[in-house]
Parts: sequence; structure tokens; C-alpha cells
Amino acid sequence: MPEGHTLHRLAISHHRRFAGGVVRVSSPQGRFADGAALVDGRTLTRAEAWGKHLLHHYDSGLVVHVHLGLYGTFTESPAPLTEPVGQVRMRMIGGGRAARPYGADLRGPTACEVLHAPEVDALTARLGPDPLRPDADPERAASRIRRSSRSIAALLMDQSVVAGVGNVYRAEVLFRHGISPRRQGRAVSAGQWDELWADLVALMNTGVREGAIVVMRPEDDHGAPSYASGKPRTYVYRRAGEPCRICATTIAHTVLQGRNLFWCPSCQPD
DNA sequence: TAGAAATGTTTAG
DNA sequence: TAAACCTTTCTAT
Repeated sequence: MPEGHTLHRLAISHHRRFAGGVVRVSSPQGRFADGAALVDGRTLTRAEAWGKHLLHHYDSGLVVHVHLGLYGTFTESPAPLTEPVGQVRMRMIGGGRAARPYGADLRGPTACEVLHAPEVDALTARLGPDPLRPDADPERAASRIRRSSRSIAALLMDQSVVAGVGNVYRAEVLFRHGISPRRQGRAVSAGQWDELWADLVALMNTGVREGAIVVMRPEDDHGAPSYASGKPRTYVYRRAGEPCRICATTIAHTVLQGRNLFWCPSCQPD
């Protein structure tokens, strides 16, 4: 379930668990065996996230880059770890500065590789501002958006425009601001972009804190649980054919550039 | 037991 | 635009 908030939450956790100490890195599955050997036994100096990318910095200067893709997950548990269940691409065991060693298992990532500094620079250079990074400059995204004839829905998913936004946050933030996903970037006013950005910063930080996507305004929700059966409670995401929670209009659905897109035609008119 | 679906990205055509 | 890829989980048969 990885949008940017998931990766930032993992970075915080891994930093707390492992930074400042030696980490034993292995690949029970074998597919990351060569990479694991390059960093095994080194000290992890820092874990950080850029958009949906997770970086583990080691004292040798090497960096493990992880991208979870659609299905990747990390699980954590106190050491000693039990025998791996399923396909564990990378297993980390370390105690950081704490006394109690911890383990983390990575399954199903799109990317798990060792990078050198120039490759890390190239990676971060091609990402747009990340709402979860304090140093992010929303104007970089604004200048792309206001010159673009592409739809705002496509722009929000383009990681070189904004880093970390995924399908759920895209659908929900556009609903919250009454903006049609079909609107062209250049038809989004400067004020509207400022509001979208501020909302993304707030929503995604909530996501990091809660460990889940929470987008419903309390006044629209009356204490309903933010999650039901593993699925976030949303205004429009994965609610095609159901009534809008605000105006009861049927939620619309289409596939745009291979991704499911949901919106309320009445609350988000063209 | 088989099949579909999933909050993503890259590559091929 | 379509297909490929990584893996788990839930649903249907």
C-alpha cells in the first residue's frame, strides 16, 4: 500500500532502528545476494525517503535504494527473526544505538539495488518536490503545472512534477478542492495550486503519523472508522457507482494512462 | 485451486 | 497504449 507516506514512515522507522550501528544484510531469496554482500556488516548512517523511493545510506558511501512498486512491503520484528516466510528479497538485522536488535524483511519490491553517490544524485534530481520533505519547493511544481496542457490528474501522478503522490491521494485531494481531474494544468490558478499543495502536505503528514491514508473531513464523516477491511475510507477512490458522500451523485470512473481514476462529476465539474 | 486485483514504474511498440 | 514485472491476499468456482 505504498504512496509517499509509507516510504517516509519506513525511513523514520529504519533510521530509529538501525542508524548508528552495524547492520547484517542478506537476501534469503537470493535475488539481492550480490548487493547485500556489498553493504553487509557496514554501519547504517541514515535512512531517508524521496517521494516513493527509500534510501539506506551506509558508512562506506554506498546506498541501498528500494522502490516498493505496487506490492512491495517491509515487515519488522524484534530479533531473532524466524525463518523467512515467502520471498524475502532483503533481510536487515541491527540494533542501531539501542541495545535490542531488530529485523526488517523486504518482499516484492520493484527495485532493491546498491547505488553509488552519482546514481543517487541522478535519482533525486529527476523527482519533483516531495510534500513530505521540509525543504520541498512547491514553486518548482507550479511552474511545470501552469505551463502544461496535460490534465491535472496526469500531472499529480508524474513523479517529476510532484514526488510521492499516488492514486489515492490524487483522487482525494482533487475531490477535496472541487477540481475536475480533466482540468488542464494551465487552468489551475496559482491560488488553487497553493491550496492543493498545502493540503497534500497536511494529508500526507497525517498519513505518516497514522500509518494509513486518512482523507475524510470529520464533519463529513461523523466518527466513521477511517479504515474498513483494509481499505481506506475515501470520498471517491474505489467508489465507482456509489453515491457521493456530499451530493449523492454517482461517482464516476475511467482509466487514464493505465490507472484507475475516480471523481464526482457534480462536486468536480469540468 | 484458479484467478483477479492492487495505493507503481519501466520498456517496447 | 500495452505489456511486463515484482508478490500477496481475497474471491469465486
